[in-house]
Amino acid sequence: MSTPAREMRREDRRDAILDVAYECFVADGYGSTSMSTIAARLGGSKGTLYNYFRSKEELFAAFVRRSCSELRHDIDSMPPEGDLRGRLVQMARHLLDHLLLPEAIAIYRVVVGEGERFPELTRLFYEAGPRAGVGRMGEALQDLMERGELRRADPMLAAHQFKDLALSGVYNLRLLGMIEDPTPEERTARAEIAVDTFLRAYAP
Amino acid sequence: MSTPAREMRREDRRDAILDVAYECFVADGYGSTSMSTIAARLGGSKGTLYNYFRSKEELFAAFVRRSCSELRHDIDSMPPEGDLRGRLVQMARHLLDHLLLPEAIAIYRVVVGEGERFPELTRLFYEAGPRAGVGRMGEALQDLMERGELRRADPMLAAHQFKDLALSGVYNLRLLGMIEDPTPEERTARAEIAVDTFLRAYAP
DNA sequence: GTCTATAAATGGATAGAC
DNA sequence: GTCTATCCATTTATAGAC
Repeated sequence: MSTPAREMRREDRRDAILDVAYECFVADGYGSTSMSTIAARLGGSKGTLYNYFRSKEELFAAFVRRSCSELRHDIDSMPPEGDLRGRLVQMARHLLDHLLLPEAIAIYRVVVGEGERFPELTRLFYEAGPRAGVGRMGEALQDLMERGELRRADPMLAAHQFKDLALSGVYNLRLLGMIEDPTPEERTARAEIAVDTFLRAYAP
Repeated sequence: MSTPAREMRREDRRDAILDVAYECFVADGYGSTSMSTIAARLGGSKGTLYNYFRSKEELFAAFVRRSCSELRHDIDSMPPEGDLRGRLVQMARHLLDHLLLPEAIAIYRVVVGEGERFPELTRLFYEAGPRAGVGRMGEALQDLMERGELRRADPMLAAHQFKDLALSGVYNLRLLGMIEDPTPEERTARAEIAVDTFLRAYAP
């Protein structure tokens, strides 16, 4: 084995710490979370925390990094089928599902709130999240434009507009905690509404 | 006079404290800002702070409240003139100018970041900011629909889409600190692009 | 590696002189 | 009303027993 049992257990412990850190940072933010609280919830001691992370800042950075890599991993896969409208609705629905995940909302909240103090983490999140997502969407739309299914236009601009139409009236309210998580039916309805508007603007 | 000089000076002092609190909370968030820091930057003592605000939480609440009332005040006035497209462009441009104000971005960041712990302040911000703004936009669009200048549709839905198209590709990047404040020329260009897309979707 | 105990500094909040 | 000084809890981080 390339990873001995010893190191395996160490990785597990590290993950357990990050799990607790996730809960704490998401609930209270960076400044209002203490290492003591994390240690207590972990059922361990602060000494152990500092054995795995050299400082609170480093633990916070590790928490953001892990959340970002999970975002990136989750964004993969999705081959839409059917007619044009049906495929776009699938894409919008996928976008909604992805960006409204409680974990995605939570990390966005933390990164925005703490962005002034941790700009490099904000950039990391941006690359893994919004940038990757819109980039993928842009490629898909460019493909549709080249095949004549959509009017020719700037694919990245269209991708941004597609994303913002899909999230219109939901995402920011969810970010502020002003609405509950939309039901599957509501998501589909919103995806269809967004696509209808988008198609009116981008039909050939 | 209804406000004696004594009370006037007290109000000024209170405002000065809130000015400093604004800088601190915006820069570091709630948890990472200390009353000691605020007192030091104020050039006063903590005792003075506690003479005006009973606790750190109360000071924070006062800071959010003041920011919200400034937002609401600033959102007033705007009678667009000219042809339909020109008027919509003015509205989009006004929206951009308003929501990209450094103070508006800053308070949004803080409210989002601290929303989990101060839900009532989040609601306050929501009522004063997004809700008031989109509401106003909805009324304007409804008016245009009734006069036959726009296709009939749900005015509030259209208002959300109008707002999100206007901010598309700018607001969230600005919120994350990934781009600089757009120049006036860029704002106008973005307003025009948004309106062109909107009009394709909502022309009669 | 993990714990207890503690150092050293700082947090929110208060008391009392002026 | 504002200051200095201070209380006491809590903070990050470390030392040393096991």
